[in-house]
Amino acid sequence: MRITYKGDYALKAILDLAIHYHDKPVPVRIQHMAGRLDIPIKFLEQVLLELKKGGFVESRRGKVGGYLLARPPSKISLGQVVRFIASPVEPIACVEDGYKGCRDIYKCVFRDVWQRVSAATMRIVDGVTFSDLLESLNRKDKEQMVYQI
Amino acid sequence: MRITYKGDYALKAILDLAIHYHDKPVPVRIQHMAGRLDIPIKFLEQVLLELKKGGFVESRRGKVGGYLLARPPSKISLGQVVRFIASPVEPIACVEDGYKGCRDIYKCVFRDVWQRVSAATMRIVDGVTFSDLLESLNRKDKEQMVYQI
DNA sequence: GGTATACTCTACTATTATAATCAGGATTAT
DNA sequence: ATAATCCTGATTATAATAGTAGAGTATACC
Repeated sequence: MRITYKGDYALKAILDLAIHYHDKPVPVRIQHMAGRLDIPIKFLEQVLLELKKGGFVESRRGKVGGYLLARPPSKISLGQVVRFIASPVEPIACVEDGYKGCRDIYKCVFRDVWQRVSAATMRIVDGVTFSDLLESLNRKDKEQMVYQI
Repeated sequence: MRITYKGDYALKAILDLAIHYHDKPVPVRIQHMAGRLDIPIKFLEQVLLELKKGGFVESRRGKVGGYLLARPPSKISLGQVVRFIASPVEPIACVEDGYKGCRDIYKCVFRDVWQRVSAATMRIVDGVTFSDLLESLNRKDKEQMVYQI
């Protein structure tokens, strides 16, 4: 698995929406989010559009438009998002149908290992929701406050 | 973690050397290995040179030259090689010193998760040696033989 | 010694993936 | 209307990856 910048941005965008997710959802403007995360606006637009296609976020157009989380942070796991944005461990061809590497004399003995790695990875990220991340964020904020006093 | 083609070739090259590792090591020629693995010769040359720098293989020049495993397959773990050839999970900047993403308002809450993923991954690959892979290779060969009868 | 046969080294090129940018168009609250 | 927002598609820039080329160096063997 590998997280690109785009994927990193996507995760942070969802976290940002999670932070601004209250019972009465208020749309978050791309511009503001881009400022907070220090991401080029036009790039963040693309990222959010993809997240919308993935069903993670919703949007409102017009004057008071913006983006909203499609469901509560506790209902979005890191795993769901990671499956959507991250690349697999192995080189692409290795998971394709009929890849030479899988019928050659070495028969992809490595593949068993990669699958175990993927499974372990997914078990971890499936166990973390965005409300968990909010918690650990708050905890870190508090720690930092203590340090600053 | 991500395995590129080059990394995939490196792993298969070591496996090939492991297969040809007998008590009296006989050097394996690049040309032959490239044929077996269906890898461009000149590219495999580069791969093997890097593996040599990494201390995984040794080489003999001249008429009866070729490559040899630097130590027995049981003494080479997948983890050792993977650490040498694979990229980390996170986008590079995220592990760099002073990356903005780690001092911004979200303080890299994801990083804890990535570190857990890396740890789990390493635990798996550290537990597999190339003699383990040889075994599973033989097992697969046997299975296939049964199927063919 | 000469020579064939291997590995060694450095540079280059092509392709693809990633990151970012640009120019508009569509929608909606006021 | 209009201003603020998201939406769409094309385009460019940069870097990583994959592959190629060619001259050089060591070694076994005759």
